Amino acid sequence: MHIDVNNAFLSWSAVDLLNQGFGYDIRDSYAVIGGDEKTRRGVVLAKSPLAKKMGVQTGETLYSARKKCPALRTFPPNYLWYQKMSKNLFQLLSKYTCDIEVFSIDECFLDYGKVQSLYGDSYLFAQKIKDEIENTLGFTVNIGIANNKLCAKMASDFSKPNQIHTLYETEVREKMHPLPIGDLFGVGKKSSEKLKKIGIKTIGDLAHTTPEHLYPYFKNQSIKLIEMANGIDMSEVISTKEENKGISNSTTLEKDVTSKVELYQVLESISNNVALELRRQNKYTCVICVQLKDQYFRSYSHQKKLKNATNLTKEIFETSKFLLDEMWEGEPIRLVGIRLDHFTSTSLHQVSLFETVEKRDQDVTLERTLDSLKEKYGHRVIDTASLLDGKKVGFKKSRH
DNA sequence: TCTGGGGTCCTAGGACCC
DNA sequence: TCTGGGGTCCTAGGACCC
Repeated sequence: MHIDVNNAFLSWSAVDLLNQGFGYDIRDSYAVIGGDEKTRRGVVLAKSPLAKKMGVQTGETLYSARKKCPALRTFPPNYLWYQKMSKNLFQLLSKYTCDIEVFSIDECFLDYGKVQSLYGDSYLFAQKIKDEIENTLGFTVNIGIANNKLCAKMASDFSKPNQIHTLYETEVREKMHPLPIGDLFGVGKKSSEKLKKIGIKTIGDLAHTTPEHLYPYFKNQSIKLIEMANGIDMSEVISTKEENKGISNSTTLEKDVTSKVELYQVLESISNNVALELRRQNKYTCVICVQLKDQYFRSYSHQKKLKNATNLTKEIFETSKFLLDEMWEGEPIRLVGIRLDHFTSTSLHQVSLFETVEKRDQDVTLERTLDSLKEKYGHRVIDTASLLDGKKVGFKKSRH
């Protein structure tokens, strides 16, 4: 089964607002959850069914959404609340089985095969948990039932909200093959354009084509694509949540920046964020990647593999300054980000010729002390003096 | 007041090695 | 009697997802 919250951010904000005595349910109005336009984050994060009916799409600018739907009201996101609702949902489901794979903040897969003998017919079970979620948590979900994850995921998307759909092997031809090619999970804008060009317009068209036909355009992905179109997927429901492969933090600046001093300040603040999260996970990183977006939305990045894994803000900051210097040519910058990759659980530090063991130990102790101060008194309690001028960036999430 | 942020996976080219 | 082949690692970028 694939369980998917309907219009998650909007539904969850609706629950939050109703709890606070807000006058009406925003799910039944022309409403979206949207970022702050003043800080250039003005995009649609979630939309109500009525807003959708007016053509409003997730990811588009609020400016454009209002043009389509003048009655639109926008509400700010409340990520802490969303995390709480997400946790509540997964806890409710965990009562029935531990075979749950959390796929995103508002989606999961549940391996019903292993507990079917306990709870009986899958459709009736889906109805039961769907109602329980609505009655106890106050929002609706869609549930897809199938013999594999791909088909369950496709099924939960069929018609919304508050629906249960099945997509067994015998139903793939009838329920999935007529859909436009872009509806297939994993086929985005670029791939569906390429496929349409070679005459493949529906999922059924893809299901009945040959690997040879696709190969010039999709190379080694060809067979996988055809399998997916035929509803074939052998992947397992993995409940033992794997560790993160990477940590990233990026921020869109309030104004395009051309000053190196300012970019350094932003980098330092972001280094703080990612390093703090890295240490929280007891990890060390081997790869640091700095990502920029210029005024024309051109994105580019440079990365560096470290000789020694690290979790020190100072070292991450130093490397990210090096990477910025390497790629930045003075163009106005809209977004700055850092991504950490390739983690290890030990640092195995090889002290360089110009650094003493004592000096590095001091750095480690210093950062550990800063962490515990922040843990105890909050993130704003202490920072490097160079950040006092600059505005605090990023860091919205708190996983504590 | 125009265009978010956090992820995963894949590819292709160059360096380097045997 | 011009210039292999296979492999790994590193880097940059792209596609796609929520």
